[in-house]
Formats: sequence, structure tokens, C-alpha cells
Amino acid sequence: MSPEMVKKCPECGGINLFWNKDKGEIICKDCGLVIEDKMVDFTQEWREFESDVSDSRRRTGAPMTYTQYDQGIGTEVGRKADLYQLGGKDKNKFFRLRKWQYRISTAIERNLKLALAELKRVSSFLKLPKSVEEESARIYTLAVQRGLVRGRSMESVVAGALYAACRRHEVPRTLDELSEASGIEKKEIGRTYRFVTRELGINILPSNPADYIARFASALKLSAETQSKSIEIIEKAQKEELTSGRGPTGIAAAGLYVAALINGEKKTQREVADVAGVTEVTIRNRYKELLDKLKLEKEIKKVKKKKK
DNA sequence: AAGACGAAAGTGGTTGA
DNA sequence: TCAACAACTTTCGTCTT
Repeated sequence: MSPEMVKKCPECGGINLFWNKDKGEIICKDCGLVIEDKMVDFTQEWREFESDVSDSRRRTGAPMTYTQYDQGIGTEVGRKADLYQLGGKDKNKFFRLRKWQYRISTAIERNLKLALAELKRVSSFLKLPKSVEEESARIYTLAVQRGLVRGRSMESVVAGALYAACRRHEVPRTLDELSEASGIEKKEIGRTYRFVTRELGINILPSNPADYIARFASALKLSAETQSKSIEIIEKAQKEELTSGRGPTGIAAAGLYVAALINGEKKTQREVADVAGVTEVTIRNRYKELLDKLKLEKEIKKVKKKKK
């Protein structure tokens, strides 16, 4: 998982690579390509191969540190030391409770084992950085301890936890992507996500459209200039209060679409809409607002004239 | 023929009484 | 708890390139 593994940009051969550790992305400053895919792919295969005991233990070990729920419950029920202070009846009660505790904790542990395996599967499918994986494991563990999984499928809670963790680490994935990776319906993920974050009191800031740009632009093979242009546009839009209440992916898509237009790298609305997971209509609406408020018409006309 | 545009109706979620 | 509401989608017809 080190940047040394990728020294040249596979697209343009440039060596000006920028490693964003948090997001697990390597970005080529020459052509704007996001190389995260390749990078994570390699490390994953490596892991598979040399997954001898120590490695695999370590991987399950990290999230499992969040499984120390027995401390909490243990003190609640009582420790051995307390035993001496109890009478006969209380002793029975004590053992009964201990038995319950044991049952509960093994149930939770079994659940966690399954869930964390699922979590890891989805996470690696989406090529998420380790920090997000751990965060979501933490969230899931909390959810299990609070009994929030009851009545919901384990998988959907896992997906919800992942989504929340992504948002918190500003590595947003769309609900569509989560849905594809986990096999859970978009609605369901959204529901459990909202439920879990509300119950756990996790506050999520609305995600920033600019966070999506790098990934979308890379998927569309747009240049670095177009990327920074669209970020610039989005920042202006935020000042004009065009962004509040709107879906961030729609704004990101529209910004990218306009920027591509201005830089003469025109993509169809359909193409942009597909990678951003919104419809053309939404892009059109945002796009229209952008033109109205930011007076970008001139710049677009310039490009058109140039072409002629 | 493909893409862009916009109107109209439908969906799921939020909000406020 | 329910109705109004905003954002977004789906669908479809028309215009532009």
C-alpha cells in the first residue's frame, strides 16, 4: 500500500504523482488520472498470497479490538471478586447472569465475525482505504451492542456503517456503488444508514461535491485542468448558495460537465450522468442554474467559436 | 441518428401541525 | 400521524447538431 509501488502514471508516463493517503488515491498531476484502482488491486492480491497466519490474524485483529464489549457487560454482571460478598441466593443469581452474559457475548461475537467478514468483502470490492474500514467496523460494533441490528439484515447494517464511515472520512461513495457492492437495495442502505447514525449520535456533515470530482473525472478520463476548473466552479456555486439542499453528486456531475465543455473535452450528459449515478435531467437542471448564476456562457461561447 | 432540452407525472424522504 | 413539500427520477415529445 505504498506509493513506491506506482512510480509512473500508466496513462501518460508522468512521474508527478501525488499520494493522498487518506483517500487511498494516487493522482497523476500531469494528466489527472486517479490510480487508486491499480494500487489497491496489487496490495490485495499480495495479501491473498502471503496471507499466512500472522497476516490474516493481524487483519482480523484490528477491527476485533472493537469487540471488547465484554468489559462493559462484565463489570455490569460482576467479577469473581464480588462473589465472596454474596449469599446463596445471590450466588445463583450471579451464575445465572454469568451464563446469560456468556450467551449474549458469544452471540454478539458470532454476529461480529460474520459481519466483519462481509464488511471486509464489500470494502475491498469498493477499494476503500483501511481507515474507513476500521471506522465502519467500529460503527457496526457499536450498532450491535446497542441492539440496532435487530429487525434488520446484518448486511444492510454493514452497508450503512460503511456508507457512514465513507462520509466521515470524506471519501464519499454513492449509494449506488454501495448497493452494487453489497447487494442491498439503495433504499434499504439509506434507511439503515440514517437510523444507525441517528441512534448512535454520529453527526455527518453534508458531503462536499468536490470530493467526488477526482473519481468521476478519472472515470471519464478528463484532464487535470478540467478537474480543477470544475472544483473552481463548484466553489463559486457554493458561494452563490446554489448547492444547499441539492444532491452533491448532481452538483459534482454538472460542474464536471460544464468544465469539460469549457476546456473542449466535451462529454455527453449521458456519460457524465452514468458515472455520477444521476440522471441527465438532474445534470441539466444544475447545469442551467450554474449558467444563470455564474455567467459562464461567455466562456462556453468562446470555445465554440474557437472550434469553428 | 444522436444528443440536448424541457414538461409532466411519479417516488421516497423530510418537516411541521 | 398525516399532509404539504422539495429534490430527484422516469418517461416522452420536440428541437438541434
